[in-house]
Amino acid sequence: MSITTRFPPSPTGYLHIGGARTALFNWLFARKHGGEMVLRIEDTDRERSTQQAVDVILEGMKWLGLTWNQGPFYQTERFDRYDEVIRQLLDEGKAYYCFCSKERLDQLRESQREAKIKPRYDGCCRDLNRKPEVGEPAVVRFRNPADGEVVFDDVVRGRVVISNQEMDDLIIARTDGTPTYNLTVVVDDVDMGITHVIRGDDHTNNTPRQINIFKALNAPLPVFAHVPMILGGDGQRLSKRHGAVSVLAYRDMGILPEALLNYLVRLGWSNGDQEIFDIDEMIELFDIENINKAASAFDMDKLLWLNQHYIKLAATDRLSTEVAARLKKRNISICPGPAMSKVVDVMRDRANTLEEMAEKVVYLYEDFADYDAGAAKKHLRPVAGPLLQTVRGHLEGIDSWNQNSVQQAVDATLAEHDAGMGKLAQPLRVAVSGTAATPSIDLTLELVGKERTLERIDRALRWIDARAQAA
RNA sequence: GUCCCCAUCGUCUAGUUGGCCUAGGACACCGCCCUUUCACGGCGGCGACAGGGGUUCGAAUCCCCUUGGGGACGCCA
Repeated sequence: MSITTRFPPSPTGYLHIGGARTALFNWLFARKHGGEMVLRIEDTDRERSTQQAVDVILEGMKWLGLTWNQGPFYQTERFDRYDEVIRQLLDEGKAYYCFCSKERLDQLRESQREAKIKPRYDGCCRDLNRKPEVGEPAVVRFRNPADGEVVFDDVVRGRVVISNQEMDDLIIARTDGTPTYNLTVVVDDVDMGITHVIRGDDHTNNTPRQINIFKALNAPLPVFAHVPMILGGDGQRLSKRHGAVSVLAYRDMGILPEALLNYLVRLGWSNGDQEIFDIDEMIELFDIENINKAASAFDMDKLLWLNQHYIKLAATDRLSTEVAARLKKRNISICPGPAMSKVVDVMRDRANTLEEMAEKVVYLYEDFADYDAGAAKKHLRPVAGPLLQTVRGHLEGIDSWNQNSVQQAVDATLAEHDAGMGKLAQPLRVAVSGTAATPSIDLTLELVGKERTLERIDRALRWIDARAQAA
């Protein structure tokens, strides 16, 4: 049997981290078995669905490389089909019109809650057996079996048994005639030949009622796999206050897609002690059989670690393009300045994200406004003046400016002053970069360039003087 | 509140048919080494079977209870 999975986002917001993981699981599973993944936009809630959200979700999927084989299908384009099914259910007595007002329903819920029982529809119109008059508002409810139980074997949770008495008659068509979620998913999963439904844990409770609809439609059941939720670092449901939840926000902060994917696949799933998975390994090793049952917490630190790992592996060209784009976004011209390829190769194991890399590299292309206060205070002291003066002289005489010649100038200076590397490197570093943390000093100076280096040493010398005056 | 589910280091997890577990790995944290700074890398440390009962020669692994956490209960999906 060929396998078909699906990813059905509802376009009411961005593609969030949890959605991305279910998409990944569906994608991996389909890939592994040579099957297909359907992308379906569940936009039946016209009030909240927007085209903009659709665009953002597709953009996120594309960025992650989670391609789909069919779709995107829009549920709003399938209303005729849903109507057909609703009519059929009505004709067969498997659904009925309900005339209860929202007010009555609200009151009912409230009184049930007060009575400390589970809020559910009381079946008021279940046996009314009548059609709405012209213009009379009515919804359509699915006639859920009154007794018995629904049993299904969830691939991750095992056998799930729910009593029909726990379920009420859910609304499948609103007053305005539009269909609701629990009906549309079932109709679509049937029509689209979905064999495996891999989705968030929060849908477990919907599954039995959907199964009843499958049965009412005489349709075969797909295999269900409910994967646990992703929580915030505090164990609470993941939300904005935990930081970024949108996939594109991770892209913007300079996370590599392969790092996010690798991080996500390890949330709730593992292959022994293996931490690093490239896409092909994921496809080969992933299986829905051994997904955890417990929810897992999102850990930014581990994501950052993985991200650095992939930055270290990334092609120089790719990093160059990425970092250059980020500098451009800051209005920083890289034209007079060191070759980006050289810069990123020096920086690749010194940054956790692309954004951080861009930040740390600004001084190579643009003069910095102020010294880092602590660094300047510690290293730009009067004792450093003579060393800086001397090294400036040696540097000025260099014809061929590179790592080696710079190092020679530094060595010569140290010899003359009979001083250790630390005495010169740190002041020099602060002088040319404004900070106390950069790559090795020879490389740093090479990248900063001769002209800027000399200017900045002069600037530091003046700063030291001014400081001495003030004291 | 009602129903359902879950439970190994701070976090992600290994532990699949109970014994090889004085519970392993990774992130984070701490220390040491490397080192001109920052990183990288190497080495080491801290650190968990939620609690209580059973079953068994033997339980992290099976059962029950308690506790804690999550989810569902919409004319949202």
